[in-house]
Amino acid sequence: MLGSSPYDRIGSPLEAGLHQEGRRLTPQRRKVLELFENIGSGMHLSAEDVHHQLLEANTRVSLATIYRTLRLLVEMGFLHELELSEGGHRFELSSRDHPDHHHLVCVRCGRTEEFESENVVEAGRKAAERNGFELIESTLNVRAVCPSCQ
Amino acid sequence: MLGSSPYDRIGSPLEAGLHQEGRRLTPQRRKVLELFENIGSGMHLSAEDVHHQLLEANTRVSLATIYRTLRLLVEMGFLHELELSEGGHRFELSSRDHPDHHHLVCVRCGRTEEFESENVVEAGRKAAERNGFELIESTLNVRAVCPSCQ
DNA sequence: GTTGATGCAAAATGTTTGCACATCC
DNA sequence: GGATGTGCAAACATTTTGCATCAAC
Repeated sequence: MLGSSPYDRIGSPLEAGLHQEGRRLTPQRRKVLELFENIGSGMHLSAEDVHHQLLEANTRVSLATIYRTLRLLVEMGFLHELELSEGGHRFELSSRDHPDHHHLVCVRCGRTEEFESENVVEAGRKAAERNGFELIESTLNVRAVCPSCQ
Repeated sequence: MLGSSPYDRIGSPLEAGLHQEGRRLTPQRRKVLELFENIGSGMHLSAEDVHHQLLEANTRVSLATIYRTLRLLVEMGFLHELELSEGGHRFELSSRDHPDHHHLVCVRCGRTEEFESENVVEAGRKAAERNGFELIESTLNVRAVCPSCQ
């Protein structure tokens, strides 16, 4: 049995989105999304991380399902996929308050800071426009060395 | 035997760089770097791509050596490593004319356009400074849909 | 009850490594 | 001649998939 959630009776955006596409709301999918919601929007988790964190909360979801769910949640727009690390992609909650944010990553220890910049968003918008592309999103990855690793 | 090259007698930056670190100039290393030089600086190749392209030019270099060589050439600054694709990293020639350039990628067909932006570079520099990080490089990835895929 | 989802184990990728042999300097 | 590099095959890590069973609707 998987625990209850605030969405048990109120109908969540997740549930609505799933049903709209003929998909189903399962405890596993709810748990994965809840994990990201509880952990906050600045966290970057790999599939393995999600698996471990759920185990620590006494929720066993198979790794295969986690991969399937992460892909699904990205498609549905609930999560963002990041490609800034060695060894595996990472995922974060997409947040309306933080639409196009960027990452400053330490190449030694992996420490990551987030920031926003209207100039960067604007540069991406212009580049897309100039080439006739339809913009989806832009992310700036700044590779650097953090103070404690210098 | 691997074919001859323009560097056979004149001494290349590659050779100089290698010897400086007690490393050796091998035909394999020369061939990999030459491939990037001949193909031009806007091309993004995966390790597999490099392997295939060399085979087509009748040069057999093992995949293991290609991975080792790509890592080496990145460390030495001859190549740049990109993280914008599904399924494996890609590499491109680093060019002095094109220092910190950015990518506009079509999420459907993978078509990639490059561009530059002083504002973006500046935003990365500021973010690093604000957090006490030592900047290495910054890359903006703009995900979008190209005209023919719209 | 039907269809879609899960779990398991196996397969598929992409990348790294140990070791014997070859080669650069 | 000695240290470094290569090729091969095996090991690894991450992600995907086939299939029987389970559960949401």
